[in-house]
Amino acid sequence: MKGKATSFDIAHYAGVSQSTVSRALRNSPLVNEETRRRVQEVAKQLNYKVDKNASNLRAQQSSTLALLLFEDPTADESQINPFFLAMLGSITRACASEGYDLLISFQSTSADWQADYEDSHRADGIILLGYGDYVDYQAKFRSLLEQNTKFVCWGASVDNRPDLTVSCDNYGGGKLAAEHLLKVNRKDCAFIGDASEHSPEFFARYQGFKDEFTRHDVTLSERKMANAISTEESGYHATRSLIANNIVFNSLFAASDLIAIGAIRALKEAGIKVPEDVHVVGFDNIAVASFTNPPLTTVQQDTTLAGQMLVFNLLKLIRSEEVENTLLPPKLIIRGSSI
Amino acid sequence: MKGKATSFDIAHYAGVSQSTVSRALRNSPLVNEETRRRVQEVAKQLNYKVDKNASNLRAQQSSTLALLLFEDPTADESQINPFFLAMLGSITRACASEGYDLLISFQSTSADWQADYEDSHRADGIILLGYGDYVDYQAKFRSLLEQNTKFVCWGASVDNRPDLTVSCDNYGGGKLAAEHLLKVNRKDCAFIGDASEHSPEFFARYQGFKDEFTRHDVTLSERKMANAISTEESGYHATRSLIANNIVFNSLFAASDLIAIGAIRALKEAGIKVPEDVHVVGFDNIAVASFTNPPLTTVQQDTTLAGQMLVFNLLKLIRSEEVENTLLPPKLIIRGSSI
DNA sequence: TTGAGCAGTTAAAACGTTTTGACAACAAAA
DNA sequence: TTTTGTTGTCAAAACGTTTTAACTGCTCAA
Repeated sequence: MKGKATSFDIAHYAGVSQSTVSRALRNSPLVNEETRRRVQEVAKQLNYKVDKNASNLRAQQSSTLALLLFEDPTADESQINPFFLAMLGSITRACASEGYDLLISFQSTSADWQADYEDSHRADGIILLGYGDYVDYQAKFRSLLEQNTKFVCWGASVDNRPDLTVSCDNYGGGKLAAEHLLKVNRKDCAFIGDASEHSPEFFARYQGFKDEFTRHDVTLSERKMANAISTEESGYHATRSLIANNIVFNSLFAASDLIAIGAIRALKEAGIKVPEDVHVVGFDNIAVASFTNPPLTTVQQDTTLAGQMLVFNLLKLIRSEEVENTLLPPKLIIRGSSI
Repeated sequence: MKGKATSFDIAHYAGVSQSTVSRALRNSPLVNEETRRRVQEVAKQLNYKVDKNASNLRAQQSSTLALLLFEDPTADESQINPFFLAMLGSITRACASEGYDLLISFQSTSADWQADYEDSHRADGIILLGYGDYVDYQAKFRSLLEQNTKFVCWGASVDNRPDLTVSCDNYGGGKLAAEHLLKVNRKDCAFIGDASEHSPEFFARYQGFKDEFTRHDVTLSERKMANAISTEESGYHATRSLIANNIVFNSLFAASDLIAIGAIRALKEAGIKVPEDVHVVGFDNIAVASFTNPPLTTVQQDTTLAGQMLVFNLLKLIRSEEVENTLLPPKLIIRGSSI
């Protein structure tokens, strides 16, 4: 036998037609039990594997999903946000358990994303992952929808968003953080993040946080806010600028753990003690969070469940079943940075 | 236009034959400049994308590589070793820059890996990644080679290994760690890891470490060694058991950063101060390493370069070019845990 | 005795490319 | 004038499946 065995080879050795081989291998009820057994036996013997390209071409589907990971454009090229990496793991597993392959691709937000995976029949659907500037994306989303591309998006489910999303209850998470700081009586709080419509997830976190403070008749000062994207560096600089402007506070809510870690570094450098002088709360509960000094109090997002929901919802969409946006419950993890 | 445009549609609108379209789109020299322009124009207008399945089927190749990630069987299901995740990033980028797609799949070492990606024409080659028990794998490697599967492996290049490898100079890295501890005069050193042929990478690290000590007439005590796989938990327990047995030492070399982090936790818990009482050195330089308390001294592996070499070497193998095993230089990163 | 229904099988037609071999049209060489 | 070559194009043959439609034998009811 030269080259790889084809279904014709199996057919020949099993003494049946090629179409019967195809059916037998996929356990079609149209084929006799005894024949099926014989065919499968031969196939195994010849180490036959169905050619995915041929099979996909004929069946017009690929049993493959594509994961597009958007990185913050300014983030260090070599470092990927650990939060998304955690999600990657669970997405992979969920795909595998559903019998789908996963193609992955890192996109820089600046470049126009040729999400041509589906166009070129390489994937049946697309998962979009990243803290992105969704204002930028709206147009892209619409064009994807126009082309009838199946995709699901991780992130904030803003009211007028046309796409299917899975997201953490960022608003509720912000409330959890606020509740905690109020309970330990650290009401003079700074916020590091981006509370604009450009990053709706951070915005929602901030809203929830603020609303909970307001509910307790505490007003957050606009002056105690600084912009940052989700990197350690960015959190560091934002916090430094607050300190440099002589802004004082006794607690700090960071829109993500990476920001929080950068903030802690800036605080320490300025001789401000965590948690004695300033309590710090982050968001995400990335693996690093428990190893920082002090360990970081944070709002956990359930990445395992998130990955599963992304995959399951996308598959439903592909099968044209009913799907709805999914909101996952956050959970407060209290550690040394706020006690 | 219902459904997706095919090359026949383009042919029709451009007033040429389908075969000319195929050539024009791939910039074949066989087609006239003017015709090419016209065809590409039409293709763009109809948002035409070559069907990968059809093209792969015909061309008998897939422009896709598969990444198989082996996890330590006992590792927490939801947590993936951050070292491999870092590598994943650079592999993805390297693939993209070479025009290849990347399929990824997590394998548990126990299950027999049906590395049937290549068999089923889904990928042109395979990258194997993981701290694995290579004794177990030898047989698998040979069967892959027999089937003429193209694959490249991250890990120790043991002499009699039949496969193509890219690896860090683990032996040299071990020497670096030893050099450093000797320089700061912490000669009474414990080792946490697995110095058996089952994990040749850890073994090589230990060998380099020991040889450097020996070169300085210092003998390492067999009693001050404890077995661990590459998880925080495992490092924690191994270190606890040393302490429980009243074994004393003033420095500790861990075969990986995760192990080192677990070790630090165990030491602290026992009231042993790092670095005052015990200097700790790890291996990998994962992102967490700079955030531990104290920050971890470690031997860095260049994951960016490693990922690139894995991809480049695999592509060479696929193209039947000359390839050799690649050894990457490690680098010592000195941080608070050893000064 | 016919006809309908069923179970198992097959030949042949897709699927959308790439590539081979043939064939025009025209120019240059004999 | 015939030959030889060159350039561009095209029709048709792969690639290895899945699926449709057709065809056997059968059995069972009318």
